[in-house]
Amino acid sequence: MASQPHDSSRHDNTLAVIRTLREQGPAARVDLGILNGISSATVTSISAELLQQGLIAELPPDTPRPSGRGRPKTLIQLAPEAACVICVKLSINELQLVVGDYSGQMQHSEHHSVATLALTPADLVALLEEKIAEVRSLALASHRRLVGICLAVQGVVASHSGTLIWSPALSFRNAALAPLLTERFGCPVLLENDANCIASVLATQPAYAGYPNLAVIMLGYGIGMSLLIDGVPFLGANGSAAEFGHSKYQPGGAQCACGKRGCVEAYAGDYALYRKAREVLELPAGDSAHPSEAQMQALTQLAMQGNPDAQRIFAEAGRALGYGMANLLALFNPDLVLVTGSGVRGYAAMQEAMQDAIDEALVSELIGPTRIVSCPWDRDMTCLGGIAITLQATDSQRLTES
Amino acid sequence: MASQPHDSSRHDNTLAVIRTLREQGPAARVDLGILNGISSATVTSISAELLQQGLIAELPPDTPRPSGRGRPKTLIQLAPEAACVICVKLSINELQLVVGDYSGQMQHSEHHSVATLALTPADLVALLEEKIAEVRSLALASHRRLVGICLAVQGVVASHSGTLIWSPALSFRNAALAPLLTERFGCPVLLENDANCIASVLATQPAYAGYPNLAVIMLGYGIGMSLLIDGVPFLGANGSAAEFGHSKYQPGGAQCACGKRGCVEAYAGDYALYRKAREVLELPAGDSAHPSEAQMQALTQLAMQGNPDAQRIFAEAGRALGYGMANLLALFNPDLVLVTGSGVRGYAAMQEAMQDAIDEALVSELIGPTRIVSCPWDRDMTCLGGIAITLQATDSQRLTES
DNA sequence: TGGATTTAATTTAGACCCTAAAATAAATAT
DNA sequence: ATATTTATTTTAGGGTCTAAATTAAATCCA
Repeated sequence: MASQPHDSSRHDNTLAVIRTLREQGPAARVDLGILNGISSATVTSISAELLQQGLIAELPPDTPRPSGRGRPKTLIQLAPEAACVICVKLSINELQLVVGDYSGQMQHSEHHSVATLALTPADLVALLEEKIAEVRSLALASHRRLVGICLAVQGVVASHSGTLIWSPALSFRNAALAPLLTERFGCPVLLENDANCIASVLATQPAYAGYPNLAVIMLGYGIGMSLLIDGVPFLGANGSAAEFGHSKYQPGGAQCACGKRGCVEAYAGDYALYRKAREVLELPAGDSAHPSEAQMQALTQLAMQGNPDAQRIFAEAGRALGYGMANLLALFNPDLVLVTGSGVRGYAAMQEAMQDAIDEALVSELIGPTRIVSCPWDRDMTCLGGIAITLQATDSQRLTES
Repeated sequence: MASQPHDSSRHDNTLAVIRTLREQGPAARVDLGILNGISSATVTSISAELLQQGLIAELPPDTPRPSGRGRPKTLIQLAPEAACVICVKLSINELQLVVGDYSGQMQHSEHHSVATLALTPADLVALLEEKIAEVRSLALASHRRLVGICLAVQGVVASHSGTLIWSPALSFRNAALAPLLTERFGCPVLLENDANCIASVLATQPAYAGYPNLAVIMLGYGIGMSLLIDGVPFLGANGSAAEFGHSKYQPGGAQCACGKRGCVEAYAGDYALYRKAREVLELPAGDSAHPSEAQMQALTQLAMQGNPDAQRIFAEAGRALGYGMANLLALFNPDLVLVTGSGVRGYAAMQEAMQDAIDEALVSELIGPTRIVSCPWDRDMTCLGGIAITLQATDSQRLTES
């Protein structure tokens, strides 16, 4: 007459406590209760279990406490050494590897220059295996158990099957990367879109919390997007992120890297801006189909300094972005649109034309209450997001299994 | 030492049982258990409560049973007389009122021709109050308790506040209709987008179930859309449906009813098709800015019969639709797109151009596994959906209160 | 210095809800 | 008539939560 715990409430509450600790840092049991709408008696019970499993630890009480009457709070925090995850970011000509501990903090980070477009599928897998093995030994040296690996890539991914469908960083398509790595390293491997990783981080920041429908647009070589509904990335049929960059501005318009014409990206992606600029401006030489950060900064400088040709190019990009945004607003009607990515460097030069385009495209009733703001770009954010997503996935998995 | 039932599982299970009965009709306790993943002991307990409240009834056992061994199933069903709801559909020049019983069946339906565009806000409210009062007395005559009213309208609605933001059927904007009617009739009044109503019905049909991300496009005078995620309408910041019709095909293009240019609707809405057609074809006279069903059928006939001018017009509309669809696929990546509404009459004449436009706009990786199919149009579907939504809302409310 | 007060964490007692198993019910098969 | 089968109800018990009571650990104040 026993029963399996078909009841999910303990499971949910445990996850909520862990998530709160990871997002907000050390907290007292009372506060964890209030924050998650459960009684502190329950938090006591949950934290006892987690302590016993070594996943959390009590903070020594000598920490500077907010003075006040009453028994002082005993803060609990995630035990960093309880586990670790590795996040690998694959972007054009670069590979970043980051090790994160169980509290979600970055433990180690390294960058490698790689001619990604020249890789074959086998090359890529070999490279990933080699580099991951290296950082894994680092992690294992400090007695941390590797519980998951995350591959964060630009492009279209089928996250459920772990297949990379298409990425601007690679010259091949449809590679089932995750299953191969799972087998090699014996732990779950997630394949995630880079925009989803960043959006997951941004959504937890106080400034952007409280917006149930959030769109994060990533400007860069290409243009990506993530749609978060109540903080969780919306994955369509593909299991991929939304492809804002390939929504249309002008049927039959400019040539896009995807092979089609008229995509927003073909006007506002780095390569598109640089391509146009080279026609009329003196700019640093180099692979202008894949402009470097230095090249893009040179171009952006020109626009900021008032060069009319450069300004015209950014304005046209802003207009394309604005029309894309108009479609996003009409179809998705988000509460907040965040514009970020390395391409925000040129946002100031695009913003006015973008806003004009939105006003030209949509009646105010359809623009609704949506706010559009830009947000500074941090190159480590992708991996931090990947780490957070992976930890959350493995926590959830562990609880459902046991 | 008592506790409020903060636990939601009974609540959820009760709603699930009611929903299953409403969608699938009479069912046995065992099957309700299997269908909803709960034990039949729990179903027994839940159905005992519902029987006691008079919300369900056991079917007399003399119904033709599927022969077989063992104790026969006792089917239970929702008690139609337990409650009723009224759904009012407001569309251009027409008002439909439907009474639905607790099982979700249509009890009564009536149509009224009304020059909706000539109404003032006060006129509209007076008209609604009068007509609703009429059908309410019908319902009350059969001893049914009116538990909710649904207003289903074309256009943009803020469903949380009950404000009609903008509708093509009306010449004014921003009317807080629901609060007024709530006060007048003393029951919850929901304001819903018509596409959401229809989509809610379609999503429960076996043929379209099992698609977690479903887009329903409504062709008609204007073009509406509803996005369902796991069967529930996605409401953005506005609380409104997605406005596919006003996504852009051609910046600076054809004049749209919304006041802007280049919207998909300005090419593929009834008024847009008829406007173009009148330039080159002999067609029935009448208010060609608001073509009647007869006028649209005449135009559609011409295209079906091979008239090249008519065919060209539909092809251009299909192309606009295709580009809009491309953006929908890029941004939302639904599993299934259903095209319906009165405008499906012309779907055959648009389909090829539409498909070509999608292929022209998007690489196959971004089209992904999405299927696009049309679906026959039934003018009562909106109200049936409104009734289902309202019953579900009032059931849920009742349970959370008690 | 020592109670009074305040706040945090834990323990206790009880309610709710679910499930598996047992019991009961109601049919068909032989 | 009895065995078998399937549905429903009853029973017993476990899990989880919460409110209240208790315990713990500090400050306040005389």
